[in-house]
Formats: sequence, structure tokens, C-alpha cells
Amino acid sequence: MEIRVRFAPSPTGYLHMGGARTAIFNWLYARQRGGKFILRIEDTDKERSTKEAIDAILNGLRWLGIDWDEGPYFQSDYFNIHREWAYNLLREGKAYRCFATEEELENLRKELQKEKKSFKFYPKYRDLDLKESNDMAENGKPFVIRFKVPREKEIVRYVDFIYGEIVKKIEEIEDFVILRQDGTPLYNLSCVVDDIRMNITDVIRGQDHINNTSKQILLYEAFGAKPPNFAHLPLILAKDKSKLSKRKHGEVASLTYYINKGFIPEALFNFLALLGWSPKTNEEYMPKEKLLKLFDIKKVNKSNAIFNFDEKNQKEWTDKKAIWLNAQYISKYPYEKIYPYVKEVLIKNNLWKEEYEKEKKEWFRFAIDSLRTRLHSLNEFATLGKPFFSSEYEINEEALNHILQNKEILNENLVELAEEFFKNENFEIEEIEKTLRDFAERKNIKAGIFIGALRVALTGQKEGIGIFHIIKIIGKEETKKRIEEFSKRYLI
RNA sequence: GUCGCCAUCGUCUAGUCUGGUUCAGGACACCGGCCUUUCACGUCGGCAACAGGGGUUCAAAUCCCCUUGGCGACGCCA
Repeated sequence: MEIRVRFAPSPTGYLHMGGARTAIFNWLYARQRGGKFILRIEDTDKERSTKEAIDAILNGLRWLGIDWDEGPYFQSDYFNIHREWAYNLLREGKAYRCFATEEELENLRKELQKEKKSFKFYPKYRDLDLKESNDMAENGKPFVIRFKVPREKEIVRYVDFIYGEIVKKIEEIEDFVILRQDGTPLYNLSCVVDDIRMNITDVIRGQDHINNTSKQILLYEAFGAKPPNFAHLPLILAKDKSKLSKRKHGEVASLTYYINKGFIPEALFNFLALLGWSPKTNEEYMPKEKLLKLFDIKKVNKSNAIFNFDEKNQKEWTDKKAIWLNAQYISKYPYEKIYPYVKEVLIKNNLWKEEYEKEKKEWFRFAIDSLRTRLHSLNEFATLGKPFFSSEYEINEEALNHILQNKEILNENLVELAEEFFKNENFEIEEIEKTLRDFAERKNIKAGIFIGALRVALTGQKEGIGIFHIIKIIGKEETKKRIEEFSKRYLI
């Protein structure tokens, strides 16, 4: 039988990390078995659903490289069908109209609480004769439709791929509402009806749905359908051990933030896939193909994972392992794969020049390959990389002050050193290095003094890639020019 | 409160099913050495955990029970 999974987010917020991981696991599961991945937007709560949220979800999935075979379906388009199915249950005596008012219910709930019981159903309406129920409805008395949980059964049971056997006592399940007073369907109904209609074979979703699953299985049975397989994923928690959410923990919970922060999609994909699941091979760098080969839904662990970040610390804005993985991808990706991302970032920051893919193609590649070994974010191509693509870069004050300790030496020698560089014929790294070291030796000055000064003069930064790489990338003329300008401005 | 789930280094995790090979392995982070007279690269090394208590057993991180802790669900939200 063909595997069919679905990712069914509700468009009430942006695509968050938990949702993204659910999508990843669904996608991995479907793709490794030649199954279909269906995207369904669960917008049954019209009040809270927004167009922006839908766009964010779609864009987020595309960005992650998660493609879908069907959809996006919008659940609200099928309200009539859901309602029809609910009424079928009503006709068959598997559901009933509950005419209880809010007050009535509240009182009942309070009373039950005194006896330490919780609400399960309202016999008065549950046992109402269908004809009488029809009459009341016709007379305009408002009602909801509740599912009539089969009380003759003892338990509902299913085997979860991850949690194993889950048994729930029938007596603990209330007659839940499936149709609102205004006739719109509720989550449990819509979800089951659509999963049946769409022939979903495997439901992979967050662990917070475990409780719903028992109810949903009852619905499957009422509809005479075979329930799908279920796999409930452990939750992603924040440091305070509560469920990671945008409301509580801010942007770090939202996928959009990672896009803006310069993540490579596959790096985030990799990180998320390893959160709650392990290939058990001691490897961390796992591109999609490898993940596809090794992923096993049944080996996902049961305990929740904590997302370790510190919002107060810039460098730890998200889990450090995620940042580290991103750095891995930036430096290990084949050039062809990293290139489009770099181009995009440079364009966004007005640093892109057409010649980078024409006459300066080779130069550009060398620059990027040198640069990327040190970067943690794509955005750094435009910040730390700026001096290579523009002569307008800022000078780090701390770094400047540091080298100005040797102001006199530099004033006497730096421009002369620049002239020496200029005499280089090939301007290759070894040659540049030799020039500098010979020069320093001749002058009896530590090479380090020049190295530090050159870094500041040429890039304005106190750290970065090797200085000889920097000089080669910046080029003969520009190096000379920058040193001269720097001397005039700071050394005299 | 009720019901359910979970419990190995600070964090992600391997090992738990099939008890001995583990005074518990890897990764991130952290600390130190080397390299670099730059570096958020690289490299080598270090720190660091079986929640607690009872069993069962020749032997328990691994099996059983209890306690504790954490999380989730208890909506005419999804």
C-alpha cells in the first residue's frame, strides 16, 4: 500500500521549530518509502487564521526544501463535507445534539468537581430520542453536536510507533463536541474526516496530540474506517522547560528568524532532524541524502528535547549546536551549492557585482573559499566579508587602538612595505608572505606587528582569515591604496 | 486536581528491548596544549552524567516496585 502522510499546521502563527521538525520527519518518512506528502492547512478556526501565517508556512517549507505532492488543501473548503459526516453520525445514533446552554454546562461541571469527577456527558441530551431532538432543533433551540462515545467499550488502544502501546479508558473520555453551535466543525472531526478522505496511512505529529488520538480512533471506528499508524514526536522545550513558543520565547521559535539570520536550509534541517532522533553513528553532519538513508521513525526517542539558547547573548541567540552545524555547512558545502546563497546575501547588501560571475569569477571563488572557513552565518559574507567586496568598511576601534601602540614604527615602515608588495610579480600567497617576512627581518621588527596592522588597515577587523589570503584577495593596487590612505589618516 | 507520558554529562545524544565487553561512548559548549608572532579555522588533551530509595540477580544505567522531578492533555483552540 502506498504510504501517505500529511503535514497539517494551523495557520495561527508562523511556522515554528516544532512544526518544522514535524514536517521534516513526515517528509523523511514519506520520501524514504516512495510515499506521498500532503500539505493541509487546518484553518477551521477562522478567527485566528491569517493569510500571513499561511504564507510563512508555505515559504518556510519551500525554504527547507520540503516539497509536497498534494495540496495545500484548506480545511475550511471542506466544512460542508465535515458537517455532512457529523450529521451521518447523528442519524446513525453515534452522535447527538446537546442543547445544554453554557450556564447549564458550567453548573454541571462545578457540581461534578465537588465530587472530584469531571464532565463526561450530559445524560439528559445524550439519551434524547432522535425525533424529539429533531423537533427541538426545528424550533430553533441552539445546540452543538457531540460524539456519543461508545460506553459499552472498556478501552481504546493503539500502538504508537514511538511510544508503543497506548491504552485509554473509555470512562475517561468525554462526549466531545464535533460541531459548533454555528454548524462549523471542530478539529477532531475535521482531522479524522480529512485523513480518511485523503487516505492518510501514517500520522506523524507532536506528542501534545496523544490525548486526541484516542478520541480520533473512536471516530475512525464510528465511520467504519481503519485508523492510520500513529507516531507522536517528543516536544521541543525551551530552557525553562516549557514548550518552545513564539509567545513565550520570541523569535527563536520561529523559522523565519533562522532564514533572516543567515542559516543554510540544509543545516537547520540537519539540526532539527537530530533533535529527538539519532543515527547512532557518532556523526553530526548529515545532509539530506544521508538522513533519508538512515532515518528511522521508530527510533525517535520519547523524552522531550531542550533547545539550548540564551537570548541575552548575541552569540547564543539559538542553540549553539545549530550555529556550529551552520558553520559546518558553510565551510564544507561544495562551492556550487554555497554560491547561490552567497550571491543572494551580497545582492541584499548591495555588495554584488556582475563581474563576480564573469571576468572575476575565479577571484570570487578564491575569496569565498578563503572566507567561508571562518563563518557561522551566511550574513557574515556581507559583514565580515565586506572589505573584500567594497572599499567602504568600518575600522574596529579596539583593534585600531591596539595597533597604534606601534604607531611610530608603522608610520616609518608601512607604506614602504606596501611598495614592496607592489613589486611582487605574481602576487601569490607564498610570495606575499616572503615579502613581509623578509621585510620585517631586514628592519629587525617583529612580523606580527605588521600582520596586525595590515589586518586593521585592510579590513578594519581584529580577526579573520589569514593575512596573506587577505592581501591576495584585495589585490595589489587596492592593498597599496588602502595602506597609503590608512597611514595618512591614522599614523601621521 | 484528574489522566497520560518522560527521566544518562550544562545541552543534543549512544548504550536500556536481548543484564556482564562500560568505574558509561560521541557531539556542542567550556577549560588547557599545539599550530598561527592574526583568527570564531585546524589539531591534541581535560572537565563533566546513569534523579533518589528499595528489590530481583553471582552481576543492573540496563529488569520490577516506590518516591521525587519534569512535561503534556484535560475548550463550542488546533
